[in-house]
Amino acid sequence: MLKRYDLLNAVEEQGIRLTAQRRALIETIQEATSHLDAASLLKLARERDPNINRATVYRTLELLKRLGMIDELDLMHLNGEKHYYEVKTQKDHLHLACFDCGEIEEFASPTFERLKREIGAKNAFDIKVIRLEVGGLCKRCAARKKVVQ
Amino acid sequence: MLKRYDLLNAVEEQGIRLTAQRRALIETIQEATSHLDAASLLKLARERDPNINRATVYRTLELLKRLGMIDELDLMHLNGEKHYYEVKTQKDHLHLACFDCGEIEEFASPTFERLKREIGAKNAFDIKVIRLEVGGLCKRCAARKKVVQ
DNA sequence: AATGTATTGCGAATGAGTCGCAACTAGCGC
DNA sequence: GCGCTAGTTGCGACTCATTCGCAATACATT
Repeated sequence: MLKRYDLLNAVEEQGIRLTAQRRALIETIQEATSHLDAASLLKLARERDPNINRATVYRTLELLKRLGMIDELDLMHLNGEKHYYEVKTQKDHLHLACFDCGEIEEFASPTFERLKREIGAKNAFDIKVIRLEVGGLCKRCAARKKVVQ
Repeated sequence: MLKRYDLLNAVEEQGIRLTAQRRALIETIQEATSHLDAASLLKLARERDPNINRATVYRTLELLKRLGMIDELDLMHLNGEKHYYEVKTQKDHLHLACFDCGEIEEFASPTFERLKREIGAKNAFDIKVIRLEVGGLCKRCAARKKVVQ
């Protein structure tokens, strides 16, 4: 897996007030093994500290986004309009979402890095966030479909 | 500008019922010079045919999306959570959204095409939709910020 | 022109995300 | 340890994009 930033430390270093709620939320995101949406994050974080409100979840996500510590994803709206969050990794990567089985694959590549450099160079664009999402059929589902037809 | 597909013909060829509403909506999308969200599309389409309902807009967008004739964009949620739509072009392209002035630049590049081929090859992923969005500062706004600081 | 079926309009419902405001608390200086 | 205060939280109501059920309508085929 790609190396993730250590959120709790990073937040502390920024001199940001660490409340019990923020701690629980940040730990939950950090340790999550899948992409969390706001509602799932709330549910999981409440196992650490039952005293967390929905609004605080959104405010904390907003904070971490602004600090560039997490990325916001749509994952091709496979399950409605909500957003998903993940701790930023040291290399940007793209997400492949399978329309059939719903699996999400991640993928980093030098070509992606090269494309980013190109955007910066050709358009003189100062990239803050980049989001590359792909929807389609994963290997297994594509193979299964071929057999069926 | 990148070459767009001819929606009206394409829809007709698919043997899809062409109602007055669909015609007005499709013509509006086709001739739009900027990225439209559902509400703007409704407003513009009503100038052609006042007899269009919001629900029909969403249903038509859904149809065109399913047929792979339009792409859905977030444009980095620069203006709330709504989606934007554009007629699919013959080459995929990415969108650069400026957080400061809100301008959207489009950008096609052989490196992007190469990345797509790589995804197909390395992951054996059958790409149906691809969406690359970048948020940051455009040339002008980046320059302006430097001066101010 | 009549028919059958896909499409539409309407208005209510959904669901993610936001907001205003009063109550609370982290972390500072004492 | 104690008090202070600015920043944070909980609450509940709100917004706004999008969806839905169902009766009425209209395309396109005969």
